[in-house]
Amino acid sequence: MTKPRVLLVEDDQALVELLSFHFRREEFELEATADGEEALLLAREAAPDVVILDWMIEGVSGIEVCRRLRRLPETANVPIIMLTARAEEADRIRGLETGADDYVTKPFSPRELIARVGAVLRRVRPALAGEQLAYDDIEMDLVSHKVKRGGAGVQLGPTEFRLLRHFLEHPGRVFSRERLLDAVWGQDSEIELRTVDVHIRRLRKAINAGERADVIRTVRSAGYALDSEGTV
Amino acid sequence: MTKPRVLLVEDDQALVELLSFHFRREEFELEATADGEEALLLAREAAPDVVILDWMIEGVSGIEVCRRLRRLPETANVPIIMLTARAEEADRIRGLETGADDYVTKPFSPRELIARVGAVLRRVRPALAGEQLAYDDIEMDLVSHKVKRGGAGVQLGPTEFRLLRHFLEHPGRVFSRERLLDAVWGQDSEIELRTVDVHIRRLRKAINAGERADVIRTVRSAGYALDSEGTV
DNA sequence: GGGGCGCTGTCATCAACTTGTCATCCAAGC
DNA sequence: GCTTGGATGACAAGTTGATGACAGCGCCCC
Repeated sequence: MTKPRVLLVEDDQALVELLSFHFRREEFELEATADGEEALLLAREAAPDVVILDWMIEGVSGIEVCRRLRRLPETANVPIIMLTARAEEADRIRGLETGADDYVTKPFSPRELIARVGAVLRRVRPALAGEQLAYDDIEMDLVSHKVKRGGAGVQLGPTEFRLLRHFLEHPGRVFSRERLLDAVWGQDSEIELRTVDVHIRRLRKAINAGERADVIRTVRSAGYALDSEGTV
Repeated sequence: MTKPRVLLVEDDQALVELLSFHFRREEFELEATADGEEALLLAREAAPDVVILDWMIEGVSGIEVCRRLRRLPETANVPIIMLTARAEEADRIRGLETGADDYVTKPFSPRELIARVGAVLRRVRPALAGEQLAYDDIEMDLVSHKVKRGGAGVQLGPTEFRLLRHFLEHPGRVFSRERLLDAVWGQDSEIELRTVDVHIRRLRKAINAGERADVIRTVRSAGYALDSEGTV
């Protein structure tokens, strides 16, 4: 399991160091910057799993960074946690409406912030925080590497496992073969697109074994998706 | 766009009524129960989009309900917002670690809670965040590549999908066949103008299936438009 | 070192579905 | 009624996905 990557945008150097220590201890990779513009750059390049954003930073305001992160396609889906000293409700709401996923009010303890990050990751990339993925009657345990369908064990090869895992992390979503190759095989794999078909077939065969409804939907000329309604 | 469904587990009747009023006004469907066991049942059957759970309820404790919701495959992915009177950090962390997605500390305003629910839904059902197009009773989800009319799924071929998408992106507007060819087939397609007619027909057939009103208006000697009054 | 054995990637083939075009029929406007 | 433009049904070609088979690897157990 890859370490979750966190981008911290904060100009209080003491706080950065404190958090840096705690996050590293909890097996996160943490990158930090005090500058809004740099934050935007880093967010695009480093593709963090979550951004922690101080509301009040030098240069561009936190809320502006938030808005711009949401506007860029590459970063539009990164969860954002706002750090704010203001406890007023209006601000909290404004933060959430701007597209922040959560906020934490200063003062806070590192432990609380880490729990928050964990909660956010559990939603967005469940594999990073939890050990358990589920969709419909499919369960995947990342620790024991076991998969069950309707309570019964399912035998999967490594590739099928990763493929299913990726689907479980983004249920319902359609992925093109290219995207699946990137996500499951790695960004620079030199593999035939059509090979994806074959693995989809193997995954289907394994997981739908015994008259079960197909959970993988083929979207013609678009790709595949995990979907309990299957091939309708 | 279907209304988001909220399950409220709360034993303070006055609060239930207050929230009920506000959520309904904001176009949510809200179901409420004061009982933990019943909550688990409802969560499995009604498949709500989000559960709001009071930490302190009669019978099973809120935290126990939370844990059990997470354990059941059918409900493992439902976001949970905890309501708690305790502001102490330890409790907040325990709530988040148990699997709650967020918590709100009493007292809170309905508006804040609704903003929270909105933030959570935006993460979990990206469909609600704007990856979705709608017009009249037609919904199109770009992420899952699904189209619904009046809640029921509609099966479309790739071209019909793109065609409908284009209409949904510019509802009411009339497009000549030339413009539709440019927009849907690509700028340099060498396709007969009349072919557009055929695809319009196919789209109509699929989306108006079963005695539904025609949503595509033919404008003689001009083109076609998406229009709920259809062919008037 | 030498079999099995399971996992992978690729292909050729088959099947299903899409799609562009036509000829024909129909409706609206004049 | 005639003309023009749109709707329809049929169809053949073209795409795209599903499948089964197969050879290459790497690994484990002899």
